[in-house]
Amino acid sequence: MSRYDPAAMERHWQDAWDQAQVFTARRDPAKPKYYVLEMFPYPSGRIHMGHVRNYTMGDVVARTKAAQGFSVLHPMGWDAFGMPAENAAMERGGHPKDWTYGNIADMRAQMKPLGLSIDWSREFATCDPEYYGQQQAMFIDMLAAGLVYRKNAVVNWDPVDMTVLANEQVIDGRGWRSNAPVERRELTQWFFKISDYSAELLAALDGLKDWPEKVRLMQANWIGQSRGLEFAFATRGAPAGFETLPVYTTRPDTLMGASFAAISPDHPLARALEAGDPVIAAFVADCRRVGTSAEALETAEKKGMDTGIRVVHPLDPTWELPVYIANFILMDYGTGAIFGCPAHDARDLEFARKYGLPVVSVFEPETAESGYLPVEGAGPAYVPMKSERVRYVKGFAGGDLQTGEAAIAAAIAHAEAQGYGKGVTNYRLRDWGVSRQRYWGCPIPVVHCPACGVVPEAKANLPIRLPDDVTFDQPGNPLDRHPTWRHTTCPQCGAEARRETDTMDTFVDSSWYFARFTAPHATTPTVMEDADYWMNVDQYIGGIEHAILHLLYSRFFARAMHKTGHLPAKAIEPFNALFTQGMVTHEIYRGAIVTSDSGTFPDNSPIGPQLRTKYYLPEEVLRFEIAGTPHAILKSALAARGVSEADTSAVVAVYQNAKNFSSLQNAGEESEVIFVDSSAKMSKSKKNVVDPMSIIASYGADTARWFVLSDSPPERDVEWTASGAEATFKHLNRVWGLSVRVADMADGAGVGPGDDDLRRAAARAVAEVTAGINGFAFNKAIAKLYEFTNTLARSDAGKPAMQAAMRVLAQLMAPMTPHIAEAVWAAMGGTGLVAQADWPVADAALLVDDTVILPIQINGKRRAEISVPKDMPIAEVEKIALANEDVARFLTGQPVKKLIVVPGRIINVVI
RNA sequence: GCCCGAGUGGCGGAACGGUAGACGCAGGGGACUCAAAAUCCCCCGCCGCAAGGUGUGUCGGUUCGAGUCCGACCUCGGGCACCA
Repeated sequence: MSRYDPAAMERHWQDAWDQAQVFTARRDPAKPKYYVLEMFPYPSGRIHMGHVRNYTMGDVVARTKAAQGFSVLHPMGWDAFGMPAENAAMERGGHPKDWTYGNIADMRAQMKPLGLSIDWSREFATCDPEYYGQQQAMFIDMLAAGLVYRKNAVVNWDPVDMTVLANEQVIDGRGWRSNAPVERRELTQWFFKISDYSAELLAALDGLKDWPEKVRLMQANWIGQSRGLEFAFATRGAPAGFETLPVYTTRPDTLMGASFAAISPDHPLARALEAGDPVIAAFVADCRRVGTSAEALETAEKKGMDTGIRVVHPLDPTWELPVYIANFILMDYGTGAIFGCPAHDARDLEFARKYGLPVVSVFEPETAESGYLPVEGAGPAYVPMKSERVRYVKGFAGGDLQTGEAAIAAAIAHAEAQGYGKGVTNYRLRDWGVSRQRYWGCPIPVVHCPACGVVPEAKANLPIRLPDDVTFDQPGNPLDRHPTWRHTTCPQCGAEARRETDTMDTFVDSSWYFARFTAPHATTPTVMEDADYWMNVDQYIGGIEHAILHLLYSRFFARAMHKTGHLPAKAIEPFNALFTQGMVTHEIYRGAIVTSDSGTFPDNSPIGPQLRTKYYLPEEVLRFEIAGTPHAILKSALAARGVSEADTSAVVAVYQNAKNFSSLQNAGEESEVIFVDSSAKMSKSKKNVVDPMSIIASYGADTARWFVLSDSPPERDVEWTASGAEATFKHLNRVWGLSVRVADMADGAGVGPGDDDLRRAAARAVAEVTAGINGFAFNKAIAKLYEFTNTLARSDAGKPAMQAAMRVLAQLMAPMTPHIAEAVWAAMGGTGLVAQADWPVADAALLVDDTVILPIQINGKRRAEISVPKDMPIAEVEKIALANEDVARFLTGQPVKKLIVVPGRIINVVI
């Protein structure tokens, strides 16, 4: 083989790895273990460049760790339940199961050519009954442990499709598929008690040192701890049972600024009032009609209704506040009731203005901090505080007016001392609703028995399998209308009973798959021995889009699995290190029609962004560089975009009837200018998708792998460019050509003049590439590989030294480009497979140079440099530095005030 | 609104407080070739013939020395958001 032929080469070495079973994970007590995991894919049917980047990064880690002597687990599976399969069945017919398994087969076939070091014997899909049956078993255990419960919850209900919709599926208050107005409906749903772990999930974030700070922050914000005061108002004129009204506030220091109380439309008191008052009933119904989506809430106007009930201020029995029902109060945070302090809360202010309520500042205006709402803007409603109230604000801390944290803490202390309230820690995190009225998910393994109530399935009956004979020709849950499936018997009393027809949220499936990989075919959810050996995941890699939900649910699940005996204690934080990789982007090409005489569109509107709506595929675009004076049309096109003429990358091509602008000489001639419209995540609608399969077909997997690692730091987005891929391919060709050249060298004299230099370069490359990989700086590791290759290409070392250096190159390249690395390794006389070779270790002695070059600065500006032996005493160095003629020239006889020598680094002369 | 993060050549990006721009792309020049492709060699922040000056979003500070540390600001990106 003399030409670089990736297709043949890659197939050959993949077969060799398979035969040697190199990637089979084995529990080996003699070795330390290393578990590398990339977030498993949804089987959409096609792999994309994002997958390539994600799995290549994991593969680099897995292959490096294996070479470094670890027993590596690097598995792959499929997050296979979910709506797209059902949507496909509804749109195109067929069965979700066939669609899913067909896609899995397709994607597996696309992934294999990438040469990933995956142990495919551990593969599973979450829609395998062997998997979801074990999930059902854990559900039953969690139910027994009190981690699962049922409650009524308000959901988005699509009345046409007859299903619950996620907030993201509600667009402008309508169902995304049916376009029907969404209703807020109260349904009985299953919940995981993740809120039991709010404090722990928050506190444990501190221990996740190898997680990105950003992700930890996002999770902390999501959990949303707050410290505040809970107290109860005494009510006047409320129905029986509502003698007090508990409220929660994070701003107890503003209690003296209260001007109203408000309750949620879903508050028990509101419900009680609604029963006897049609006006209130109508108002509450109106509030509920608004969806629960973020958009709906954002645009909704603040509305309230005075209930006529009054509450007594806890610190002033003569002071009464009105109680409103208000649409902006959430039932499931705090107590579902608040006191309103318009002077120090934007929402309360808006509400107070609308309903003419007083605005009372509890801080003297001249000492108000910028963080508080300006009272001046509050309008005529500003009410000065009574002197006894000022005394309260000042009084709770010995007379000094306090603000911020100190004031809040003092107010809580005051309330506790006086006995009217207590400090409470609240969390934003709510319990995880998992019921879905869908077919393609894991059936919830419970039975509704008329006699016994809700009864968990007997484990012997698991898995509760999804029936195959279902139809998608009508809306609603196919499980619900299946003729027989839901008819069953009660596992407890044996009477006729109804099976639960809801399935679990697909996030449940992905909350424990990492644990299942440690014993993927076991007849229990996990096997303690295996979990104990392989857990935790040492390195988890995936997209930042899973920073909150998936990772938080997994952290909860690991705790629940420990509590129910399915994971060891050490696995409650399942991911030791997390890396969130960036996306793969590509330029977007958009076209504009240009006429040669006017520089305007045919309708005479100036060339501008408003008409550039058509997207072009990369292959439809001819890159056109601006050389010399741009044509007038091009000038105006550029000007219209606000782009400098010097920026040659702004316009890439002329499409259709002109090859370039200079051919556009005839008046009235039309052409189409194509602009680069920034770079964005690859998507079909933007026509900027590059298919990994076509890249592998033209360049091979090694090129695709190298490129996605090379151009940008892994956590940042990388832009796929044709020229970059081409350049990578050329580089790999160069490496292969070098290998052929070295193999062809005459055997004769074994020693060359460059032997020592090459050995040093190899040692340096080992140190630097290893550091790059260990530090997740693959782009830097690759830069060092380029440098080492350049050194090799220019070396005049003898054959044995060249071969040895090339073997080092092969080893260092192997994690990134494993196929060509094997070929070079074999050609250079390496033993066995490079995939099984030990990682090279740099000889420390070769890493230190005997002489060092020291730059000399004068007053911080670099003026000269000297070369000195590395161990030369500082006094010597100083002498040589001052004797240097360039230094003398700049000193011009002035006395040296100070001389700083940083050994091995730099010299600074201060004059 | 609240909370984070980032600003370095034409581009992607390097740089324990110590020679700013490694490495790659794009660009320029040359060799080889009948020619082209491929390959190889050299140049490549900006101003300047040069000496040199200048330069890491802006302004200020600390330091012998600042892209890096501190303060203020500007711009862009991300997350959360009727959470009381």
